[in-house]
Amino acid sequence: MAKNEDPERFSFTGRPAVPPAVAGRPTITLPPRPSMDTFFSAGTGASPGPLTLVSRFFSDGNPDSEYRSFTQLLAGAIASPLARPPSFFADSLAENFPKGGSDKDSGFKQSRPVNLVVANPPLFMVPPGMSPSGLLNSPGFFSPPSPFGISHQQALAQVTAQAAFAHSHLPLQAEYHQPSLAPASTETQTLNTSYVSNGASQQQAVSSTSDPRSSAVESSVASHSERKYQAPSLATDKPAEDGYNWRKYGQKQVKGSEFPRSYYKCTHLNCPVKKKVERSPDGQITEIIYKGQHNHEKPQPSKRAKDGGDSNGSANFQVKSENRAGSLLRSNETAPSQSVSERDHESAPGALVPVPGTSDSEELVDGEVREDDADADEPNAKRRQYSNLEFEP
DNA sequence: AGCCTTTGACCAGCG
DNA sequence: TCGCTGGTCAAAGGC
Ligand SMILES: [Zn+2]
Repeated sequence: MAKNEDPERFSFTGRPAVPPAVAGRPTITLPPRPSMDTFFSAGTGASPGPLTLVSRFFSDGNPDSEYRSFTQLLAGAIASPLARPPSFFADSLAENFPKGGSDKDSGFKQSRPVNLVVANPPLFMVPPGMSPSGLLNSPGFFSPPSPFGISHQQALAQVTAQAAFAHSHLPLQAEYHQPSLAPASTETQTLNTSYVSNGASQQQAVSSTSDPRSSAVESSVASHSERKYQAPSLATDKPAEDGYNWRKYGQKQVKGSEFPRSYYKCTHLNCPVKKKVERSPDGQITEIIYKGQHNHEKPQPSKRAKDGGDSNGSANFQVKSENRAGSLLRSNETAPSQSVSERDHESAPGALVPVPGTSDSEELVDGEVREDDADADEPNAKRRQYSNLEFEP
């Protein structure tokens, strides 16, 4: 409700005057690879964002060298929340939950650079012995007992879901950014961790410096599964389907990445979930960011068989979730993960928190997953559904 | 008939 | 204070 009241908007609302002729382009036409320029130039002051880079690499089609490098890098940098005192987090979370300062934007921005910058002072270190799979599998990671676990859970779930729905075999990297803020319901937990590893590497966690509210944790798991990428089965604008219904409400090109970013909203009545999807010109999804959790279950897999054909789709994209406070949880997973067996693969990125494990997810590819949690749980929502879906304070 | 996509503009946050 | 960027709105059009 914050922005509904714009008198101006109303008046000019009608963008009737805009002739399509001028706008000739149906979609944003981005050069196939201007990225270099952008990438380099952006260096000043603002950082383009590591993620972007990654995406770019993917899209370039040369995942091999660059991608790998990047991945490794990512893998190298991870954050583990566990190290931090749980109480601290919880407190911060609870208290800050309602806060309104910089949340989304900052969170996003910050997270990006952080990831990239491996050099950042790692707040947490993860023991070398841990492996990504183990982490994921670890009860702490997903388990209910830990408050934070939920977030992780979500993240994982998301990743899984993504992978599943995407059915892609491409190399994915999953990133989870988990900030300290958690939804009211979940809170209190300890963080558990994050880590990453590419097989053998471990990771360290990076937390935001001293901001209690912005402590972000990120875990990334790199994987090495690079199979073949196939042409994008989804030629349309629609992002991969995760089983939920989405409505696109905007598209923009962000500075860091060259691909246009599309904004989608869950069409469910009160569902606050949104997602941002970046797709390369080819139609491949390079990045997906989920925000919030679904208040409902998946509509209904009427056509569950969809996987039959598109299972080959490529999924080399990154899925991420963002937390309301701007915290991000990122994790990179790879693999086949059978490990995630406990969570239902159905839960997509913003799925309901309490999800009983159903079975394992199909196969995870590595992808970056980010979760943006925005409002999380509001008991009653006043959100309408169409125009005012906003759930901002 | 309804829903979704497209698309330019507005808006808020941040530097 | 201004400018930049990302995010969102809502009319129009398409399916
Ligand atoms: Zn939903």
